[in-house]
Amino acid sequence: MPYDLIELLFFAYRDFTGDPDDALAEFDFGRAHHRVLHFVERNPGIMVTDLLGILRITKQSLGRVLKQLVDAGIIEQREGSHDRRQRLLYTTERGHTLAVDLTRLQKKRLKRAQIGLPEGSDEIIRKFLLQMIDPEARGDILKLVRSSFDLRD
Amino acid sequence: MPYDLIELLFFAYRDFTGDPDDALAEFDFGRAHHRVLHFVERNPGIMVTDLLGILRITKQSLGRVLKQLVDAGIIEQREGSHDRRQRLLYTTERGHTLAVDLTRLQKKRLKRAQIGLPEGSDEIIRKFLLQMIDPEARGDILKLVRSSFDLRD
DNA sequence: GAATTAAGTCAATATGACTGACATAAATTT
DNA sequence: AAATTTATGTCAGTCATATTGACTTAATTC
Repeated sequence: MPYDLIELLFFAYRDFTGDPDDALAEFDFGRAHHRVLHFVERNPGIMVTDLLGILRITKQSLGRVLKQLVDAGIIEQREGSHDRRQRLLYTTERGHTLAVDLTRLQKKRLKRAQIGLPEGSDEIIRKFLLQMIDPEARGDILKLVRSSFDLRD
Repeated sequence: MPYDLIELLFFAYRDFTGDPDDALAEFDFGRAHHRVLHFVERNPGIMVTDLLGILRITKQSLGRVLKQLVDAGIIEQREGSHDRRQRLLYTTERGHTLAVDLTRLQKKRLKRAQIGLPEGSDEIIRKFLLQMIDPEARGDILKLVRSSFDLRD
C-alpha cells in the first residue's frame, strides 16, 4: 500500500515550494508571482493566452499578479511583431536574475535529494513524474520541458 | 541542469492533488479539508496541537475547516481519557469511507505512474522524496509514515 | 495557589483564486 | 467591406485559505 508515498509527496512538495516562497516574501511576492516569473523566464516571448493555459488560471487572476511584476520591473511586455494584438512577455534583466536565484534554490534541493541514489535514478524519477501527469496533458508539457530533456536523450 | 524536474514536479503535483480536489468539490469541501481528513484518518486520536504541527497552519485556520468537517459528520472529537483538555480527533465511519475513497484515487495515479519502471524504482522514488524534505523535519515525518514503510524494510 | 497547556473564539487582513460582464484593437473570415 | 473571431485588459463582486493579535475557558502541572 503506497500510503506513505502520498505523504512523502505532500511534505516534499511543501518544502520544495518553501524555498522560493521564503525568498519572495521579502519582495512581498508570493507563489503566484513565482509561477509566472518561472514560466516567462523559461518561455521568453510567451503569449498571455498560452501562459494562462499553462497555469490553468483565469485572465483576471493573472492580471493582478502580472501587473505587479511589470510595475516592479521584473517582467516586460512587448507588442508582437507579426500580430500587434499580442503583449509578449519577457523577463527584464532584473527579472532574469531573480528567476535564476529562485531556480538555484530549487536545483540545490533537487541535487541534495539525489545524493546516494544509484545510477539511472534521474531517469526513473523523471519518468515517474511524467506519468503522474494526466495523459492528455503530457504532450504539451513535454514540449515545454523538451529543451533540457533533449540534452540527455 | 535539472530545469525540467522543477516543472515536472509542478505539473505532477497539480494533477495529483486534482483528483481529490475534484471529488471533494461535490461536497463543497476543498484541499484544506482533504489534508485534515487524511491526517486524522492516518493518525486516529491525534491531538489538535499535533495536527497543527503537521499541517503547519494556525489554530484559527484549522478552526473553520475542522468545524465544517465535524458538522458534516466526517470527523469526531472525543475528550482525552488521561487529559480531559484534549479533543482527540477521529474519523467517523462516513469520514473513514470518504478518506478511503480519496486515497484510492491517489493510489491509482501513483500506481499508473510506476508502470514500466524497473525493479527497485519504488525505493528510489521514496528515498528521493524523503531527501527533498528539510533534514530537520525528516525524523518526525518518518515516524508518521513508518507503519507502511516498515512493511517493505 | 500560580503557571502552563490544550483548545477555542473574535476581529481584522492578505493572497490567490473564481464568475460574469464588458471594452478595445487587431486579425481573419465571409 | 463588413462581420466575426481572437488577444488582451478591466470592473465588480465573491470565495477559500491562510495570516496576526488578543482573549477565554478548562484542565493539568509545578
